Amino acid sequence: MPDPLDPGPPLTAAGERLAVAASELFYRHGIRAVGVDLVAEHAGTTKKTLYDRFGSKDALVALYLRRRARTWQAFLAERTRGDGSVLAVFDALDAWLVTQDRGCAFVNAYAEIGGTDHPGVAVVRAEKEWMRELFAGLAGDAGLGAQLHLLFEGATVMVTAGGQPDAVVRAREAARALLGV
Amino acid sequence: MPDPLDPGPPLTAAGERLAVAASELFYRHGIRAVGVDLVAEHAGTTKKTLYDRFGSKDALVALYLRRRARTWQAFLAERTRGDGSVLAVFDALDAWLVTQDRGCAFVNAYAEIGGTDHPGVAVVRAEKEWMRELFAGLAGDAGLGAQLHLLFEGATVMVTAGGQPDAVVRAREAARALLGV
DNA sequence: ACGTAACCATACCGGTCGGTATACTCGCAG
DNA sequence: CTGCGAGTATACCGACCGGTATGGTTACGT
Repeated sequence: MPDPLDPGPPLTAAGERLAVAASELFYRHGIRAVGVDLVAEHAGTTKKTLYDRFGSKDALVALYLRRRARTWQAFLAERTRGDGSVLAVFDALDAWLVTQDRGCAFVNAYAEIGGTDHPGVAVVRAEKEWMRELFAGLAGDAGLGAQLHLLFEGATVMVTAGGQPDAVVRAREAARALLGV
Repeated sequence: MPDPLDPGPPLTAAGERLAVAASELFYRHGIRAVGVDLVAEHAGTTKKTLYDRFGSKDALVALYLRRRARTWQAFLAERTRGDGSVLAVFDALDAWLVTQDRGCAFVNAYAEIGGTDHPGVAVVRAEKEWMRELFAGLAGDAGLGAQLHLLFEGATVMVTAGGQPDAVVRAREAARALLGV
């Protein structure tokens, strides 16, 4: 089966502008709150081009999530370069959330499309699976990795929905305790 | 200031039916996905009555969240009666999520209304604050309580958006480790 | 008997939704 | 020269959005 996180081949010029506009708008305001007209307008193009390139709003939403996953993974790789430790992942999250004030795009998207057959659901699942396996690999233990991942997800939620900026620091402390270091 | 989680005085008969219908529909399908016409229809009443009772959709959404908080707190109190331990809270969450397959209503709502001046935002914040203080009280330590709360929130996310039913069990294991029991 | 709160029924408002249709221009490869 | 993919521009579709207006029917307390 194909990788649900693969962002696919390069886009045309207007297609790329549409994807960028969709990412910004969907993340900031939510999926249902943003209409295709608004996306096309922000991209400086038309609804016709949007449907020529992507076929449907659902497909554009799925692409938004795939590109979002790639962006986060690239940020994480750069921030943890030369420091493949669990704690470095929490430091990366702290830095990430400074500029991403609407929290986890995948959790937010799932709040709107969960329980449906929307093509974005598989992307959300795949991204969470990817993170859990990342922690399992770093911890060298699947069970411990899953526990560390829960701290990671909980911290993301509490920084945004909970309005508690120190949640990542608390998560890092708990991770240290679980790791016994 | 008034308690953001106070569900207010009892409602009239049709008002109560509207609140019940709103809870079910908003939780299952999301806030923007459900129109006021649909809520009124499910309640067996009319849009006119909805606006006579609540004044706006936003106010109805805020009430939905306040009632949801009360329902969860009542469930938790009943499940942990006679066992005021941290681990009992995780057991209660496990039982709760069996019937609540769309995850945390407050996280989901924040995904749609976060970053706005929607009256529901304060309710979301208050509910998360309430849970964090519950854990702080049970653990007898604010810092440790915050850490346990992160496991709680992370588990809720991973059971639903992550599709991992054993996340609560993992969270409970991690909580035991953090508590040193 | 009277006022009033609650409720039902229906119609309407301007605006936006996702999606389609028509018609055109441009650059490029065969 | 021709065909085609890409893009622009505009108009349109039925459906639905949150919210308002009008009018009438119960039931109850004073």
